[in-house]
Amino acid sequence: MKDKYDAIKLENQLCFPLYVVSKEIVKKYKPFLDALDLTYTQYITMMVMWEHKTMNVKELGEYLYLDSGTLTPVLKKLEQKGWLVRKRDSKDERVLNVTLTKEGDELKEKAVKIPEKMGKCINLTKEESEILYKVLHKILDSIE
Amino acid sequence: MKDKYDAIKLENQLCFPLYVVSKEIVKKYKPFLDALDLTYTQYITMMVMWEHKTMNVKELGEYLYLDSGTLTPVLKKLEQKGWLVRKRDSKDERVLNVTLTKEGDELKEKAVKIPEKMGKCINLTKEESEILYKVLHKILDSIE
DNA sequence: ATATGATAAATTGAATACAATTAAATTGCT
DNA sequence: AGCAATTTAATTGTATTCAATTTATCATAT
Repeated sequence: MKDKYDAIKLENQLCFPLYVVSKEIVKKYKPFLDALDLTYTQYITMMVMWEHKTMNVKELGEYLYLDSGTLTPVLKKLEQKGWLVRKRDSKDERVLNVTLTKEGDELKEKAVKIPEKMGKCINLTKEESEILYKVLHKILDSIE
Repeated sequence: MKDKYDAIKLENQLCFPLYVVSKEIVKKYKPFLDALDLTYTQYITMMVMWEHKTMNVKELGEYLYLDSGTLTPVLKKLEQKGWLVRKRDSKDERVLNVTLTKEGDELKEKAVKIPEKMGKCINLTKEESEILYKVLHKILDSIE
């Protein structure tokens, strides 16, 4: 039963399930992140900070695919919570350096347990996970 | 070089590339959708409407994985543009029926050309697309 | 018939996200 | 040195999204 408009049927889209799955997984994170007083965006920001300790806004944006319009309020919130510090670079005042605090760093002890809990919600085989990972990164490469 | 905190490194996440790819693809749609005066959310809403002609808000929400908090303003916008009509169900006043207008229906003539244009931006093999589609739907099933 | 509970959509408030612009600082060029 | 162009964050405005609540309507059970 093909028709002329198959191409714009929802079930024939590839982007739509991507968009839905992304949203639904972020929702699944919520109870775990609530316990750490983090939103998903704050969580991925903290991931970069846990790994790098110090980053400026531009670098953070490159890692996270977010611009300053999104990051500025997120970073202000995280500073408010005492998990990082925002400070202009003395060598180049345009640059804002973000640095993890001791408290922010300690948060990773709780966070490190989240991925396993999430894994139980998703239920892919190792192969499926690897393929998904690979295809997503291929798309990302082809997009930029 | 494994360490205790590998699990919370950004590059080891599966959700993060999903989230990024979803966002980046929606951005890729923008120029094509701008030409039709549609946002992505309006576009997927219209897809359901093009296929079904009439739907109530709850049904739409089930197809799109969106609730009335998101849909109400989207539907009001689309009604403003004259592409659909919102009307309470006479049998059950709680229900709001949404119906495609002639102008709304005609819009699909332009929309039907979008998927091919988008396909050129993505560049997956047929196999990769099928696998991605399958894995995403598996995740969706396991999530609900 | 009426009270209770359930359902549908709308509303409110908070956070995300992006495009476009602005402000400030730096770099490059002559 | 001085001016134009570039770079970095922040700001503004619009749209999305969800959680939680509210309002209105309907269904059910006594």
